[in-house]
Amino acid sequence: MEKYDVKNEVTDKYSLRGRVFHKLRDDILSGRYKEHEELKEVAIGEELGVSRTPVREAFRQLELEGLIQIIPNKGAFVTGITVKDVKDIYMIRSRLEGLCARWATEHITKEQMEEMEENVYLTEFHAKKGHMEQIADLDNRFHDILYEACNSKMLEHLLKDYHNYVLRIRRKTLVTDRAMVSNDEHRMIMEAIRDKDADRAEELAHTHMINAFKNMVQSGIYETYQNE
Amino acid sequence: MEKYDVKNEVTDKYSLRGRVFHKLRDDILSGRYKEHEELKEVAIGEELGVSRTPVREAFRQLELEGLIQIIPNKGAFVTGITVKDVKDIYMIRSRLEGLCARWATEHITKEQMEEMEENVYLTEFHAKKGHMEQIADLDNRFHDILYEACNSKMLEHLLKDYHNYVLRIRRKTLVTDRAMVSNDEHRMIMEAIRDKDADRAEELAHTHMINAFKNMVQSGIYETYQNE
DNA sequence: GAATGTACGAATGTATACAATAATACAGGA
DNA sequence: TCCTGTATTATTGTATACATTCGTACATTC
Repeated sequence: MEKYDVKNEVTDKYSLRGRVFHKLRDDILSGRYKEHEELKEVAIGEELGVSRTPVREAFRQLELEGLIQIIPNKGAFVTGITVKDVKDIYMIRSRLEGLCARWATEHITKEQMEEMEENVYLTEFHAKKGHMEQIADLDNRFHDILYEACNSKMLEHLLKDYHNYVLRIRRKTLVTDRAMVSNDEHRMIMEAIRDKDADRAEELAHTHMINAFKNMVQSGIYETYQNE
Repeated sequence: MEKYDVKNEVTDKYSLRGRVFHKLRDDILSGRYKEHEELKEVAIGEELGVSRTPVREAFRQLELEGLIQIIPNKGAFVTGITVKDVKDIYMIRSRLEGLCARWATEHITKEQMEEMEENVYLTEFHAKKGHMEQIADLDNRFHDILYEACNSKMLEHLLKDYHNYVLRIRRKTLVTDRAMVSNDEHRMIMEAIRDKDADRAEELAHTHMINAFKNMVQSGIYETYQNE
């Protein structure tokens, strides 16, 4: 069925709404628009050279992604993520990543398994060299492979949503010495999946997420969001 | 913050988009529109006496809820739920309802606790009388109370989404003698929460969802969806 | 007869004009 | 001074006209 792929591949490339959607999404995730900042239909339309209609529809999709909040007759505002939201998401994700790892153990393909192994080894290389940019990309990719390997469009979509949602703050937190530890955890998950040990894979993926959250709290970056 | 409440209470009452959204949502959930049926903007606009614009925006929201799928330049189609989707959702929900019950144990208010107890006793009454309509409503309400009591807007919203998503088929499946058993499970969950036993509450809520799914499979109603 | 091209129709995509709403500033009175 | 009501303006909500795309049917060609 590929329901989400249809939306992402076709809509986003060829329609104005899709382009506006992607532009705004990137700008929000990259921090160009701050929390609680208002997005005005005409201003954005003019900036991108389109009318209000595709902007409005992009807004609905951004609301869908949880990136903005639309208040009727008032405006669209960049969603504020509270400390509690982040914590909740990590707790939710920890359960779901566990489930995902379990299903991945049962359904992963040879190609996915190989990419996952490659990912772990590559990350180790870059971690030694201190290439933070590549490490972050590889980390994202590791989880994407896991999501795709679970063979559940429902779960994959859900986890990717949450992943995007916390990306705004998460991208800063791996820039610590957790990169190495995190990759060790990835390796253990990978090995559990390779050994077809679903219970272990689930437990490890679950713990991995909890650890990532603990690290985020410790790192302190996260505290800048506490004003809510 | 009440982000979702704002949307539901204000938008839906006063805006055409909200009214269209609700009308279509009810019609899809009630089965007036079959799976894969195409929804045409003009036709629905004429039927409800509004222009295409609010209809289009309602479509985006319905897509958000997972009730329709929009294919660019082609149309909006009522989402087909595959057997696998339903199974995946129940497995996902089973984990999340467990987490929800855990959090509810920690955060439930006195009022919520009382409504939950009342719900269980009322359900027992109606189950003995065979009032299927009321039983279904009370069952929905029981879970809504649980979602609200967990004190997490993120999790509450997610679980309500999934609840709606499977409502189309679930409403038929409680019309078996599981009503009584289901309520017994509700009672045990309620008691665990009342006793502040988070581990037990989580385990029971988890199992409750698995059982509901098993029952659905056994009941056979669910098989009509296997053609995909 | 099958395949391909083309034209037409119907539906969605987009732009824009108009209506309704909400926020703001300001004037008037207690 | 503070409160209140009103007018103004900016912004979103809705309707509609126009542009584009897609599917179908029919014709043409091999």
